[in-house]
Amino acid sequence: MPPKLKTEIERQQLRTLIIDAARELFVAKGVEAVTMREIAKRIGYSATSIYHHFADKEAVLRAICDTDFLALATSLKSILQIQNPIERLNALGRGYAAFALTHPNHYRMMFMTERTPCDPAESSLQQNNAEQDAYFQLKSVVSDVHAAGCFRADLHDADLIAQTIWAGMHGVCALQINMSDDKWVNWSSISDRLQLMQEVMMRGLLRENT
Amino acid sequence: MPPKLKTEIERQQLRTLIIDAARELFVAKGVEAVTMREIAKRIGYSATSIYHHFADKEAVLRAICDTDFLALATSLKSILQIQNPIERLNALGRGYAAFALTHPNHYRMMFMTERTPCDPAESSLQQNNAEQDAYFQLKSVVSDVHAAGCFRADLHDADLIAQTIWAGMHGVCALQINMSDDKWVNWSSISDRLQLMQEVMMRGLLRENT
DNA sequence: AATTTAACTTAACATTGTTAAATTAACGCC
DNA sequence: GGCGTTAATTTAACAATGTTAAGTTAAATT
Repeated sequence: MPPKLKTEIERQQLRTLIIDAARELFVAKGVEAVTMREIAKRIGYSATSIYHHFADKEAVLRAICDTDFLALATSLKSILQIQNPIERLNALGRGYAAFALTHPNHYRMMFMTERTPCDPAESSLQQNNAEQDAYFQLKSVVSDVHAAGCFRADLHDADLIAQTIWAGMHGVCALQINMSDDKWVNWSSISDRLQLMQEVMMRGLLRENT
Repeated sequence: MPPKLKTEIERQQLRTLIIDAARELFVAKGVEAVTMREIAKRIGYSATSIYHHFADKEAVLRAICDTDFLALATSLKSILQIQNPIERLNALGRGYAAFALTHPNHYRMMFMTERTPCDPAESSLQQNNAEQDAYFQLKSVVSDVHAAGCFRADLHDADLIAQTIWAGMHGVCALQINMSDDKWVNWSSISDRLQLMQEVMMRGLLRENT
């Protein structure tokens, strides 16, 4: 029996220990391999002890998602340095797709799997923090492009624009992750599909002369 | 014990009986409710008997997908009557989204869930049949628009164009189905998002003066 | 030192997909 | 019509899994 942890700090350390173990399992062998018993084995506790730190398995998976959301925002952070807002927007799209396609399992868990919705109040991440909130990163760049007067005249809602761009990139990535093995469709190369989606988005959203 | 079925016709009937029972369960209570035992109970057989007609549970789910793919194509069939190719393309997009959002569980299973890819050779559906193959429906309309000379000059690959349009609509629908409960994002209305995606797509793909 | 509190474990339950062995019905053959 | 073969079906069981209940043990408090 491992020593009992009482202070809040120690409890928090055990929480992250559990998350890390679960995440390792997930990265190595996929979601179906992350079982309560296997997590417990890795940290040297019994399976039921996890229930003292997380409500259920779903809560553990949600915690993994949180760290992945942070990883996504972190991977995009440097792009925000780009000066030209339109270039910045394009680079953000490419960076997003790169994350999705290099971590397909994570992306699937984050955006393609039924999951109890993450309430900002309970998340470990700070909403509207440019270092942690990838949606805020996108919306900021969209706002900058809007402020530079580059969007079509009838487009004003930054959320709507951001969500449409997100949907476009998500659509390409999600079909790639879930359907690219499907022989029914004669798939074009993923790079062509990403490229065309970005062109179409920009051409569809920006004014004529930009 | 039910009577034993020997002829090929009877075996096929039992197959569809199993699929129908599984589908009913799925429609009524979601995927997690469709268990081998529950399916069997509904058709009055034992659970293990299903394994004589399907390799495993995954095969049953794939069969449900097949009937759903057919349902999708059938629901879009009448749209193909529209004369103007661009109108036809837009209507197809709206029809696709309507299917996705009125049958979110089905859509999730068809396009958002890890599933052994459906091989055209083993499917009950006919590929390139305008009554059964929704991707062919889309690609046909795209080809018609191309033949009418409406696309941008540099766009020639009907598969690439079709997959991009699909990805755009899929992105909006998939985020709606999976993420619309998420409080992190200040979601615009789904109708606005669909509308803007279609406008962006058309504006991004079509020549200037169309 | 005694008591309380909570962390942790063991045992067990219920559900599920799946397989092995046993059973039973249908068919062909004499 | 009886009999053996074949295959459809069932019963029994296994193994894995999430989860709960009850018991145990260590730490904190008084």
